[in-house]
Amino acid sequence: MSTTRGVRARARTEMTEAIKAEARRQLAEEGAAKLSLRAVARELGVASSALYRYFPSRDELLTALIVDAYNAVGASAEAAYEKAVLGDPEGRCPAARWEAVCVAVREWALAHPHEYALIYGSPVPGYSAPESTVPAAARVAGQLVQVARDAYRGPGIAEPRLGDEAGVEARRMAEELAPDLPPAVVFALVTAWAQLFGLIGFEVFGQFHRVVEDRSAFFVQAVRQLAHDVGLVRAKPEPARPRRSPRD
Amino acid sequence: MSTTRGVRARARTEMTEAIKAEARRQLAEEGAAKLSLRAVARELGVASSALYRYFPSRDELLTALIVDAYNAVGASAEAAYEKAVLGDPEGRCPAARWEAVCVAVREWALAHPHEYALIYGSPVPGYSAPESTVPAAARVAGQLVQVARDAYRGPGIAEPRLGDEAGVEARRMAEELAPDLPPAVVFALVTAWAQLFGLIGFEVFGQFHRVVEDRSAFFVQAVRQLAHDVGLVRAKPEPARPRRSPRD
DNA sequence: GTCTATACCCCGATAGAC
DNA sequence: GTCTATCGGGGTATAGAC
Repeated sequence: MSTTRGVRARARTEMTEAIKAEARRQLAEEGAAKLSLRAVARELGVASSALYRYFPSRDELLTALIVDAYNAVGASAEAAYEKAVLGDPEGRCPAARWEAVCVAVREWALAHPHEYALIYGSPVPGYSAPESTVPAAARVAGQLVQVARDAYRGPGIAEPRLGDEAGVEARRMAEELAPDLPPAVVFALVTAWAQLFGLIGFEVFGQFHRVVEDRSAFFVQAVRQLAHDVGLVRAKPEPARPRRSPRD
Repeated sequence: MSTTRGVRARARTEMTEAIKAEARRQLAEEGAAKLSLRAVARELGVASSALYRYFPSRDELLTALIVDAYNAVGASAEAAYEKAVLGDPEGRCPAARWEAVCVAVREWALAHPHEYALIYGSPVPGYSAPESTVPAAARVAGQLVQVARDAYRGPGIAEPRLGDEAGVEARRMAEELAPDLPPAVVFALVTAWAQLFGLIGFEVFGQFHRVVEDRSAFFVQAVRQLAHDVGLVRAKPEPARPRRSPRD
């Protein structure tokens, strides 16, 4: 009897996964706005009405795809972090962990552009993501916070400076998001988080066409600057900033 | 006779504008992927086949909307720049111009979220923007370059530092985009450009929901940091960066 | 330049048989 | 759990009359 239930449960899981896999395939061709249960059913060789046993509506299928995508990119970020933590000694500094997480997110996005568009692109008109997507959506940001937390617990972190109005918002954010970090760091983390997805989004969505050629080098340099802005890079002995003036 | 032609031309322009206006309205409700000539015709009270006298296909209408949107946000950026240049003496420094342009882009985006999604969000599946959209698309970036150019011609600009691999790409970019600026500045401008739209996109697309509350203060602080990264902010006499360590 | 009519497609969702 | 059939919509694009 438990065997029978197990078999049925497995069949149900397999069908559910097959539906999602075909839907993901169609995301690439038609986009989320046109995701269609009928088209999925046609490709799977079943009646469209059969799919309603697995997903009560088109929007529920969309929600499942969104949660899966957030979890996939979040898992990439977490795996990259773990690998960096366990890696060579020189790879363990906060900046190296930061870079590893950012690169993992970018690589996931480039490998899954349509799922990236689903979660970080334009909202799907007429669809509103339920609150149940929030935990999955928070995983990447959580990993960025973790890197900053490591650094703050380590030998020292350079706190970014803030204007006065921003300071109020920074304290509010810190209280809600990471009370164990200085408000200025939390604030800088949130800006860096948004900016990271600006870099990735422009690449995935084609805005760098004929602008940026060596996109990997570009990205790595940019996220190093972000790490610096967050305060993860300790000042090294370095030459003074060069200054240019037309009156040299 | 020229009067007759003028009247006809005006009628044609008015109908073209009416079609685009209704299409923009529908962009908000259904999104670009579902933009439909029939629905536009229905709302305008004409036969759908009549619209083919104005736009040979749905994609041509989409292209017109995209060009209009790029021009609108570009014009906002340019107007904000001009106003900053003509403004109070303290508003004329490079950082103030930079902030003015960024704020104008953000305000346009918040006022026109669906047109923003059309040009900076997920690509429309099955649609490929023709090269004719490029000049309009370049206007915002061009205005950011202009701010940097002003600064470079002025009393001095702090050149960002670059890694070696990034240096090669920076020189290539500078040659193509702004040969009159130092490669490191051009490189930083491109990263700041992408990051600016990361900040705006996250706000417009709802990623800041329950994360950022005072979004204006957040944005202004973030774009000031971007101005600094580009080298537009000259170092002022300021206290050394505070350092934190748990072993204080 | 606008119309009607048409060819040929698409969709979400449900009812009820098996 | 899957099917057929159905309701009630939706779409692009063209032909040919006026």
